[in-house]
Amino acid sequence: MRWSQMFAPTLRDAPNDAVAPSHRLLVRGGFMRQLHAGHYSMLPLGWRVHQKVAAIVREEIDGLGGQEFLLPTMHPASIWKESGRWDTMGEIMFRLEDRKGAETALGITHEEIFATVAAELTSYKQLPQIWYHIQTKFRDEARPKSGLLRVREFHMKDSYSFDIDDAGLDKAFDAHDEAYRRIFQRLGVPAFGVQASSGAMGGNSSIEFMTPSDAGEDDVIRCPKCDYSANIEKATSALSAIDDGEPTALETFDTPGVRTIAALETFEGGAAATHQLKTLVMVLDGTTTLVVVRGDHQLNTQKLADATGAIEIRPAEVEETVAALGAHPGSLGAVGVTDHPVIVDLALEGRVNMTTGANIDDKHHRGVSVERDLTVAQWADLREVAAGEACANCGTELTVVRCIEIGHIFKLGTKYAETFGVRVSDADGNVVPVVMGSYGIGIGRNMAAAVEAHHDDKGIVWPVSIAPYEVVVTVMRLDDETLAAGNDIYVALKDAGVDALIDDRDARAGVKFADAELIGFPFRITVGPKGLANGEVEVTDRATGETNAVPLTDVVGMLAERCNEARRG
RNA sequence: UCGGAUGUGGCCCAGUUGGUAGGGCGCCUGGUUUGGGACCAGGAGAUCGCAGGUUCGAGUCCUGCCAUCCGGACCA
Repeated sequence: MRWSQMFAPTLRDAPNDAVAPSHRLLVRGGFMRQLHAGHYSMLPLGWRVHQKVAAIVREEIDGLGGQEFLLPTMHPASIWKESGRWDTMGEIMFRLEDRKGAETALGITHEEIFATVAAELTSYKQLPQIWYHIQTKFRDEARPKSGLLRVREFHMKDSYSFDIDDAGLDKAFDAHDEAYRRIFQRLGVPAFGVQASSGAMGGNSSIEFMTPSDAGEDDVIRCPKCDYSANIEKATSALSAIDDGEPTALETFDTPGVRTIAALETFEGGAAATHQLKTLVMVLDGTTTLVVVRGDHQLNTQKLADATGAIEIRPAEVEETVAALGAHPGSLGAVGVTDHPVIVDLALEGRVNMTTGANIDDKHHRGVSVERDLTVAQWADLREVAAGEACANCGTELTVVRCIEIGHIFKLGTKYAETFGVRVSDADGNVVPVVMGSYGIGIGRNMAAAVEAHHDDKGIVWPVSIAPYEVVVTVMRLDDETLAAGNDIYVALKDAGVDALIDDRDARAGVKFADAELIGFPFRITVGPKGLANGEVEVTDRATGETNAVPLTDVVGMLAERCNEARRG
């Protein structure tokens, strides 16, 4: 490519509304432009990177024996109703009507669609299968943000495994786990796996892949000593034992003006937060529910969703709370409540002599034995782990790391197979549902994650494996001799299999250098009259900033070798 | 969806007590330059987010709406 003909509109200033480094740099570098919130136009440079990321993903999934498909992105409502996700997906799914008034949806993921195709599997002899496509997904995110990190329209590689039994699924799952780690390695995106909530996907286990970044949206609990790492939506920790003494009788006492856990801690006759019950009134799919955690603990709503299967969860309004319990927030409790479900955090098992609101304004109970005095509908792990708590495996203090979720793999089991009739005959002649897994990785998000991990104050520092071009030949003067020398190198690089670009623009050195650094080509060959007089050019490494004079005769071979080495990531 | 902020040429911004839009970058032409975002001269490019209203007169004041960003909620 000749830069003089390339459409790569670089900007000296980042758009005012771009904040995340990857967002700012991808726009400034002329990789993409925003159309509207959560939708980006890929410009030639951006699309090249995107395609290189996709190619690496494709290679690795093909390496697993994956077969590439392309399924539609517009789906009939009926198929989503069959799986039940027409309702459970809520507002995340774009829904529209066609001219006949038929309900349709834009695909947020493709379990249902692949399952309809898989219904034609008939025999265990056809298994295992790994099917995938790289297709546009649409998600009506409440708040798109940070450039490509959270968008409403994006490309995802989603693969699906079909096995005769759980052992087969485990194998496919582990194979994807390994393939994903290789993918991130090749993309130059630092990654680690964490235990995760399966959310609306269903299924019994899942691993999320994370890369640490301030631009991320997920908090991950990590143990600095052992291997433990989990999404905060799933993480657990060890709590030190608390001596409650002997159970005493339930007693009500006056607490005028006390409205908070903290206030009750300092109130005469009150109790430490660790000896209080925090009662949260939540509405779960329309049912007013009491959720009880320890006074100093926070509720994690995803844990509550996972434990109850509820789809829509919100805190109750004050009026709803008063109507349900007869008191205002600050004096609420679950003692004696039987007309609303009470869900209690596991950390409260066996606790006695606790203090909690009495459902009468300005009154509290003390001497509460959780199991004696509460009608517990469900025990569940609901509390959010905090930094500094002890690792459940080894006791080391846990840390919280902000991360970007760059991939997610799920064991689905037979849920979709049963719904869509994906059944095969097994070796004994029984007809059995196929066991499925699903595995997703966002292409654009990984592109952005690579930028988050590889940039400096001048711009992007692309890994060779996904750079829009591996080498830019910067021609310093447009006189015949210099241009010809640059062009010879450029052509020879291409012949040697290097993805090269020649900067033949009529621009000053500073402009060319600044653009090359902003866009982030891994290598720059500077061709100028001074060097040519000595039969030399300069090679600059974007990552280190190092510049070396290299004889004209060696430069192509040297860069071909360096790119080849680096290309595998 | 809640809270906050912001909407003025492609990008970054200024615009006073209301008086008919300005600078920088970028772009075009000419000249001079040429190894780190040059300089000089000339030029093109704007329904000031949209719709109402107040006013002799609105980028500026009022009302409504829309959009975008940030934080939260949400998020396979």
